[in-house]
Amino acid sequence: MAEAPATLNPAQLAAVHHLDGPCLVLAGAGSGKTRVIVHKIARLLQAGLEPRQIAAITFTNKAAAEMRERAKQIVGGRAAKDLAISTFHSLGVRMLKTDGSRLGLKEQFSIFDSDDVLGVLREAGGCNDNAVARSWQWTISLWKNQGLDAEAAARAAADEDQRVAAVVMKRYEERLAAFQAVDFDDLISLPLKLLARDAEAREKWQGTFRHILVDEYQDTNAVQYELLKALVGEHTPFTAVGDDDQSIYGWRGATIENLKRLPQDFPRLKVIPLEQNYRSTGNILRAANNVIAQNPKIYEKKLWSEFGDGEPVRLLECDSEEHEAERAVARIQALRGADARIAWSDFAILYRANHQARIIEQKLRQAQVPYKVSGGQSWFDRAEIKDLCAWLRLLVNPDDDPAFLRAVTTPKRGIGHQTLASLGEFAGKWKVSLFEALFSPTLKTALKGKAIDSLHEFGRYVNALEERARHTRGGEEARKLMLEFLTDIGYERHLHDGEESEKIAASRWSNVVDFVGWIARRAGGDEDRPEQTVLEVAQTIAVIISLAERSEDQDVVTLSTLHASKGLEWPHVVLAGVNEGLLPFRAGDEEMTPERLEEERRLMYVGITRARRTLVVSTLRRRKKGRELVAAVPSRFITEMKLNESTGREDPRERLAKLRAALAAKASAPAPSAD
DNA sequence: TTTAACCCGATTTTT
DNA sequence: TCGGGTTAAA
Repeated sequence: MAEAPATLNPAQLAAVHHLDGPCLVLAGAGSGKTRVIVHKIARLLQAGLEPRQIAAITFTNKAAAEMRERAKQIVGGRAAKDLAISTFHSLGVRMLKTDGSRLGLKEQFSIFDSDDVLGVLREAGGCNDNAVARSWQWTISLWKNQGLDAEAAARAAADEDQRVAAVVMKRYEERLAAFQAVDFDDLISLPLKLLARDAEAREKWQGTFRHILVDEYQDTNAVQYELLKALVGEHTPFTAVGDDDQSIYGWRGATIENLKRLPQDFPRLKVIPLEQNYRSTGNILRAANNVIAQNPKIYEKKLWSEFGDGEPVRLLECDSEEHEAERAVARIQALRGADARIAWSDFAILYRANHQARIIEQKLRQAQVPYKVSGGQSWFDRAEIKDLCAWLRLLVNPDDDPAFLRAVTTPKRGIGHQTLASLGEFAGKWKVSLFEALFSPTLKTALKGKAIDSLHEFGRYVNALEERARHTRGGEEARKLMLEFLTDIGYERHLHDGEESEKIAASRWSNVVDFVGWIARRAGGDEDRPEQTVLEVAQTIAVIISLAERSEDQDVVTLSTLHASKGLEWPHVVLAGVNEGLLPFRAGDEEMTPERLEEERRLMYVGITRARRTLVVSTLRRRKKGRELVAAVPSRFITEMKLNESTGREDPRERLAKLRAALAAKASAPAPSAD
């Protein structure tokens, strides 16, 4: 975190003290917005609000956890614990848990992750091609983010592909309802539906919060904005904190329309720009401002800082991706070699697309530089963890068919896909879940006795386990139950049977053990959370899944996409592959709309403003195409930074050429050195 | 006809 | 790295 001054600056103070009406804080990069949010929470408590009456909404679990941590430092643990700090999605879960029944959702519903959704879509659309199913998933999600249901989508469908997607969407929605399941988009749209339709619920929820703060407001989509409006109603004051210049998620439904509409929807809106930056040097901010000045503005805003100019922003022109990676690594080593106080973790290399990381990783490994790639595969995506999650989900909601299918076949227990297909057919005919079908007395019309016996045994075991999970509370108890369960189903043996290598099996098992420890810790509670039963932990699993991630405090270089870098900062940053086609990105023959270009420019702006002290912008003169190198065009954003106005561009080759020329000149006749 | 090896190309990501 | 698509061999 940048060195924050002891007091708030005037703009920050204004934002903190505007308590009574709607407020939009335009928080430029590095302008201390989290501080503002946290201080405002403290101010609201001081004004007499209860912690539970203050909601702070973020986009990621990580941001929510950080905010709670920061709040704790200022308002103390007791108050911080009761604050309603959560993501949009977990707030949605909370609303659906308490009032979902008013929409016909039973209390123990399942939340489908994107793999589950993909599976349902393949089935609903009768298509085994993952690419097709994924494009449906994508289209449907965007529709849902715009607040369209299947019928509205059918009307909005613009081409044949979209018409098909709309048909699939209808079938998909039917299946979700049958499974008593919701997807991530539903976690926003269903609570909105609840508030829109049900006056009693609306009144209750509008009375729940007396101030709502929304972080990263520029990332909200249409439905999230509607939910916010429904929650604040006519009277609840709120604070939206965001930066139109850092809106980089338009492609997944975020819309800066929400920023434009805010003053219209709330005429009393107080707009407060935070322009003082506490992160970067003057040279870095100047480059950032120059780039973003090319975009049309909704609100005027220009960052400045009290730090000096600092090092000039450097431009590196490289001969190939390989060369670029080598030079980035060399720069890191050189800086670190020159100053022992500089840590590996002071560096980040940022790029547009994940695959760019590959070659950089290779060079870092060669140079023995420790690194981490942000946004790598999550621990929770591993097959063994998903297996166990499927079991837990099944305990929470036996009607969760995807979870049922995974659990019933993991480990293998003599129930093959013949049996499951017949069971599925039977369940479909009677419109019940697989689990329900399994206990039906008429099942014997569809299946052989032996298969039924196996199914019954499985079903009874699940029921017994559910009973125990419901009553097992606390860390140690939870651990015991989980390990016993794993022995019961023979999971460790299953891992060893399935793997070709003992080593892999052992590492999978150790993941499983970690997972059990993780469950136990959550069941055990701590000063922030009460003890929970295993079943309660299980229900929240889909939502909290990204919390347990990496330990932050390793001394390693960070590799990250520009998107994943938003909100983070490093003393020394390298932007790699700043070329036309990549940044701004252009896919083949698609034309670049002004809106697209503007979002790419904001991405560049985000990249530049991650740097505190030094920034290197690296571009390729050639890049690999097939077997040969073809010419590459440096990004237009490089020109837009206007580096040469205040600083010289720095190309070692050119410098070398100049040096040679100077030496040659010196040798013949003494000349004034041009440095 | 089926399978395995290999090569190529790649938006961006959270819940 | 990862997955899809192509090609070569059985």
